[in-house]
Formats: sequence, C-alpha cells, structure tokens
Amino acid sequence: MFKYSATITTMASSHTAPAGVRWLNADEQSTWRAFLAMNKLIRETLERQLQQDAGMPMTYYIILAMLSEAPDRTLRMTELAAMAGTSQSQLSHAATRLEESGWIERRRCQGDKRGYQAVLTDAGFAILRSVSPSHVESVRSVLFDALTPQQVSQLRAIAGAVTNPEV
Amino acid sequence: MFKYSATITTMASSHTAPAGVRWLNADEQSTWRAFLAMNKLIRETLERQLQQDAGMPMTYYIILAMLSEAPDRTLRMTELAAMAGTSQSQLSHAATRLEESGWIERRRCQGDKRGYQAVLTDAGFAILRSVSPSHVESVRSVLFDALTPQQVSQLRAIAGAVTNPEV
DNA sequence: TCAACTTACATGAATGTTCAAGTATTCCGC
DNA sequence: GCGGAATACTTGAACATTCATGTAAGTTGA
Repeated sequence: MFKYSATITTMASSHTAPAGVRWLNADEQSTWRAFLAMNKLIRETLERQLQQDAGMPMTYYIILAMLSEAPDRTLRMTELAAMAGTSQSQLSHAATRLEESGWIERRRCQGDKRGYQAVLTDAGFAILRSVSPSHVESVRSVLFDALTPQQVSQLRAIAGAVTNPEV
Repeated sequence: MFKYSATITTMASSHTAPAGVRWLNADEQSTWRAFLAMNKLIRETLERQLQQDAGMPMTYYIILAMLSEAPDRTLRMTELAAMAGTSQSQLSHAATRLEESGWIERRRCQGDKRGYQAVLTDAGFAILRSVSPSHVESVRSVLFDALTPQQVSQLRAIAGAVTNPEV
C-alpha cells in the first residue's frame, strides 16, 4: 500500500519542524495520501495499457485523439499543443516520433511559412480506432466502476474547483 | 484549457466507431476530462516547485520523506521501494542519484548480504526540512484551498474507492 | 523600408522512468 | 549439504520530458 509520509506535509515531530507553516491536519493528510495513490494507480494502469496495445504513451494518444476531431484531421502545431495540453517542445519531439510511426504528417502552412500543420494519417486514425475500446474499458474499470453516480458528479465538481478556483 | 477528445472515450461519430464498446456518456466524459486536467495541474505545480526549490523530482522527495520517518532514518531498499511506491529498479537509480547528492547512503545489510540499507544523511534531512514548507504550501494552494471541507472528505472517499474497490 | 522584436518551431543536452537482463546471496527440499 | 529456485539489487538500453537555445519567418514602428 502506498504511504505518503507525514514528514512531507506535516513534519510531525515538533522539535524538528520549521515553525509558522500551515501543515496538513490528519484529514487533509489522509486525503492527500489517498489522492496520490489514486492518481498513481490510474496513471500507471492507462499508461501501461496504451504502451502494450499501441506502443505509445498517453500523451501521444491524446495528441492523435485531438487531431482526429479536428476539421480535416488537421491542426497547426501551436493549436494542437494547446489542445493536448503539451508544451511546444514536447509536441515537436512527439510529432517527430509520430511521424516516424506514420501516424501523422507535417506540412508547411500556406499563409504562414513559419508554421506547420499536423495531419492525422489513415494509419493514425486506424490505430486510434483499434486502441480506443480497450482504453475506454481501462478508464471504466479503474475509475468509474469504483464510483457511484453521486461520486462521479462530486469528482467533477472537485476537479472543476481545482482547475478553476473561485478566488 | 485542456480538452480531452471525445474520440478517445466516446468515439462519437457512429459510423467510425467500433461497436459493442461501453463508451463514456456525457457526464462521465466531462468528469474524465476535468479529472485529467486537475491531475495535470497538480502534478506540474508540485513537480516544478520541487525542482526549483530542491532540484529533485517528487519521486525522490517521497523517497527521502519515507526515510525520514523510519527508525534510525534507515530502511532496506525493498521496504523503501514499497513505501515510496516505486519499482526496485527506479529506486536503485534514484538511490544512485541521491547518494551522489549526499542525501542518502547505502550500507550492506548485516544478516543478509544480498541487501542494502538506505540511510538518510543529515544533509538529506536538512534539504527535506528546508523544502517541506513550500511543498506543503503548494499542496494547499493547488488543492485544499480550492475545496470545501465536504469536498475534502468526498475526495478521500473517492480515492479510497478507486484504490480499494469493493468488488 | 529597415532594424528590432516577436512568433513558430526545432534541436540537443540532461535527467527520469521503464523493461529486460545480469549478478550475488539465501532458501528449500531431498 | 547440494542443486535449483527465489530474493535483493544493479545495470544498461530505449524512450519521454524539460530546459535552454537556435533558426527562420512575420510584424511593427520610426
């Protein structure tokens, strides 16, 4: 079982702990530990499944998926990076790999010769199509199957609050 | 804003979608997207903070933290790996680095000459002590500050359900 | 219209993680 | 007490990510 030490977020022994820090209380502490364990489990599950079934990391899968939805399965690199939530550099490296695998192509932009358009190839779409069922199944079994409908909406609210804090 | 394509988990266009797959419905879909975005935000925030303040990734920080709690700040590699939630291989590589940095030492086990004990050095404890306040502050600001007390306990329950499914 | 700035990407080095072997020990059954 | 399996770790190659930097093309203002 994954355990995330008190030292990190509570620094329990008072004589060794820096003062004036808002350490986590017991509830927050156990929540934090559980949260980390959950993330670790989910990430590893999906990452492994995709690696097995498609030989690519989740990041690359998301990149392909984004392209698959775009008009003409085409996006400019910068837009693609924004949608997939990657840095430009990361996307650039990924695109090199994905191009080697024959799943995307890069074409120079017409109007703007600095830019490139990434296009999902048929092979790229095919791999996506073949892998997505097991991917969804993994997402289901590792996350949704464990939750009640209530918890699903709670989780959505929580995630929304974190990514879009009120203050 | 991070968007996680419908293609991956719903394969919306029915004429291109493999049949017989339990795709995610709209609620699950948006929950999943929000969940990924939340994780990404939290992980990147903490990873960056630790890298800045201590020059180490979160994994290494957790390893040190585990050691800091152990009796004599000492653990066998296998135990340490289990506690930190890393593979043996990962821990071995990490230990090499951490030893280079002077934050841990490795000693042969007495009874069992196959094994090694990892010991947190004073320097290791010092770095932990100096970094933990800002780490906790990051955890607070990126997660707990955004949540109500109710949501905190909901999150704990959700994480518990995922890591310890009933079925 | 030309120099300075910015934008769009690419590239390379450094680092972390995973996977597959490899090397000592120790354990176990006969 | 000996041969085979299991255990405890290490190591190296392959690959992904990040950070800093480089290059080419657009944009802007005097």
